[in-house]
Amino acid sequence: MKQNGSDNKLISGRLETAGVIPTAQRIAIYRYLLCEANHPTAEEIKTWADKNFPKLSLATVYNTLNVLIEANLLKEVKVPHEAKILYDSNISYHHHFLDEDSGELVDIPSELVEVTSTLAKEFQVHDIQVLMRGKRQKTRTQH
Amino acid sequence: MKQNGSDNKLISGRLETAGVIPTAQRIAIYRYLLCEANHPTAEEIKTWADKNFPKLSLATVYNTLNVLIEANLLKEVKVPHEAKILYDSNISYHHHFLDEDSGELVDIPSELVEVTSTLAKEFQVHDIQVLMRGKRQKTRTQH
DNA sequence: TTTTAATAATAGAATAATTCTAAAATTAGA
DNA sequence: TCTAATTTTAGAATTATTCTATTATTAAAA
Ligand SMILES: [Mn+2]
Ligand SMILES: [Mn+2]
Ligand SMILES: [Zn+2]
Ligand SMILES: [Zn+2]
Repeated sequence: MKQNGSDNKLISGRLETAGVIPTAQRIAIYRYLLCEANHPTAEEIKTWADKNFPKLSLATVYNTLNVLIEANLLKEVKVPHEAKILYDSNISYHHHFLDEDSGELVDIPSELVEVTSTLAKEFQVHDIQVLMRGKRQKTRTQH
Repeated sequence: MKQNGSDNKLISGRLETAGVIPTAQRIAIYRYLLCEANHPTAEEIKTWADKNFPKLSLATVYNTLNVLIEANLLKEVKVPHEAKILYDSNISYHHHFLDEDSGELVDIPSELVEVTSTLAKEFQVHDIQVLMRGKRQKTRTQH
């Protein structure tokens, strides 16, 4: 999952399809979001870039994130415990589990969660976001 | 719902029960949250205070909000479209509907929403937050 | 190829929300 | 009252993000 080479054409293609000019910086950031990171902050992306893509500026991190959001390739997530915005490269409909111990945000496929609501009909719901909070049981090793 | 007088002993009592010294500023802010406002921002509280409680400082708004949160009399809510934190005086378990037109956040009693999840058993869920987004149908006047 | 125009990247300044600091005011108990 | 603890306050500091103005890169036109 850390190999840079072969992914790049694919990622470049996705950017073009979405109407985004695939610059080196955008490809690098989008690949990091898709292949390496899990709901990172802008700061985490910058830290990664400092190691892997020298000279990439913080302004470009934010510019790129906003371009990707505008192109519907990325979504923002705001979580209770964290002041910073998290960026989510999973744009399919899904929910989240927030691990209270580690702070990690885990994707939950929408198929695993069923939401039934009986609101007054004046409420026309277009989207439902479920955030589950809790702890992850340390998996006991089978012997 | 705008009358100041009679609520105050009750509110003062609630603060004391929660271990919070009921100062005039705290009573005023907490009453505004309970009786007048709907998920206000700190800025909205300050604007209200400027009209109704002269000399109350912005620092006191934030201090008081954080004291109330610490005392479990208030909860923070972060919504997608808004950079500022919203403060929720409804501390019972409930969900939210975000009106995409007005930006208004509406409380949804938990009884109206059923969430069923089939996560792997390693996920121990302690809390579920549901945010529904959509539009509110203008109620057609009956004649 | 050059030339040109459009777009993107960059450093650093600016903004906006919230927190911190240090001093003055208030409160509650001795 | 006196005292100690707590709260309020103004303004400075911090933090995340956006903006600005300049330079660099890209893509299209000549
Ligand atoms: Mn992260
Ligand atoms: Mn509000
Ligand atoms: Zn996600
Ligand atoms: Zn609420």
